[in-house]
Amino acid sequence: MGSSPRRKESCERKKDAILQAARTVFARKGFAATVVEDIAEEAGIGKGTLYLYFPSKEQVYLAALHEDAHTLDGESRRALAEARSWRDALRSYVEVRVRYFEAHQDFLRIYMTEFRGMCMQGRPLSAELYRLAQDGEALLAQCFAAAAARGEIRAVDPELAALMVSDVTRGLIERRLRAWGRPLGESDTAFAVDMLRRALEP
Amino acid sequence: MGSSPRRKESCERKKDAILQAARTVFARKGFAATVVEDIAEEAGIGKGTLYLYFPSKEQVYLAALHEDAHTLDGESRRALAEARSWRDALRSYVEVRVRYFEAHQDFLRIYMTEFRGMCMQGRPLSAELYRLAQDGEALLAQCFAAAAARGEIRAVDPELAALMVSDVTRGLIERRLRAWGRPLGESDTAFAVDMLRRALEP
DNA sequence: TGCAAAAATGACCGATCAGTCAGTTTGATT
DNA sequence: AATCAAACTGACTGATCGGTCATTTTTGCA
Repeated sequence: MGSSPRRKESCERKKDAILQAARTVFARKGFAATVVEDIAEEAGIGKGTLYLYFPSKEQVYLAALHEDAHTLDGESRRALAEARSWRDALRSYVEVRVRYFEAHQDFLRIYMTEFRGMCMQGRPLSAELYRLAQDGEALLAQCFAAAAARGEIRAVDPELAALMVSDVTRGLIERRLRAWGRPLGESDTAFAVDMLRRALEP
Repeated sequence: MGSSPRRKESCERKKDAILQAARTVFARKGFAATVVEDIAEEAGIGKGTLYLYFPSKEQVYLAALHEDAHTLDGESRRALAEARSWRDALRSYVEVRVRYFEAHQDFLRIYMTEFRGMCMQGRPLSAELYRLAQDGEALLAQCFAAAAARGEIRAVDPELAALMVSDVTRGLIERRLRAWGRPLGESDTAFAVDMLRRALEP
């Protein structure tokens, strides 16, 4: 599709436009209920054109997911690397994720709704996505292990602690997204971080 | 479909058989990928017969979900009512849910995979299911509020605390189901309960 | 046993949709 | 202006599947 460098760039731009449209539509209707023509329309192109840039509906879906997952992973890593203490790390990790998902609700809706569902069905769907998820947790676990070695937190199993942080974070995010129940500002995040800190302190 | 009491009972038995088949198939393939004929075959009947007992694929799905959700709700209530202290309540709540889902993995797969996804899409899907979920959390919140009033736990927002317990429990359940990562026995449940206790203690 | 009503069935219908491809438009080059 | 290839398009196809209904089988009763 693109041979000269000029062509190549315009091709990439179009791919991005398609992905952005896909995020919007998938987020609104879910994978199964989304019709490829809707994505094309949202992107302002014909259905046939979409198939020039992606080989299938599923590949569009995965490409959108991958891009965002990588960005989130990068931001999480940066946050953890900059943290000066385990408390900082914990707070940053939770806040970065909550903020990212707030700013990319489309992605979140897809990620939470379909990706987790597909995992649950046993189908791995994408080894890379799976690895990214694991890596995020492993990073946090390492951080806890180090803090435990320094005696700053109790000698808990760092992996289990990281998983628990993940679970709590996911809850925060999902609740924000649904906007069910009473509206929650920052207070719920602060509460959750505080609870986790207390649970980990010596 | 059933007029005499004799008829009525056989009708209920058949409905149950269909629901059990539906659970198996929905759990294996998800809602969208499940074909009504698969459910009928699993139940050992023809497709037309299924439509004599349920008006649509979606109603079969919801009926299966409702039945299990009610049972789980009942067991949760009983566990909380029997608890003699907030620690007991916390442990029981988590354990009852983990055990129930372990014993009803089919239900769990449906519940976790599709129901949550559908909620996330904004579609309420079933007001009753939604209410049951809320009720479970409210019950736990009440329990925490009482304990806080008695000074047994810190003066936390009981609703937020209950939500956090929910999130952690869900994580335990999902991990058990996926059987990804290292195999976890009872240790993760015990760990989670212990962490939550520490976070709540004065 | 005979018979009518109830229950069960699966071929069939209409709608949907992912993916294709023959034809059209665009724009770069001579 | 003429040419041509790359980009684009949307009508079309084949397959799928939820739900129906004319027909067959079973049941309960006289």
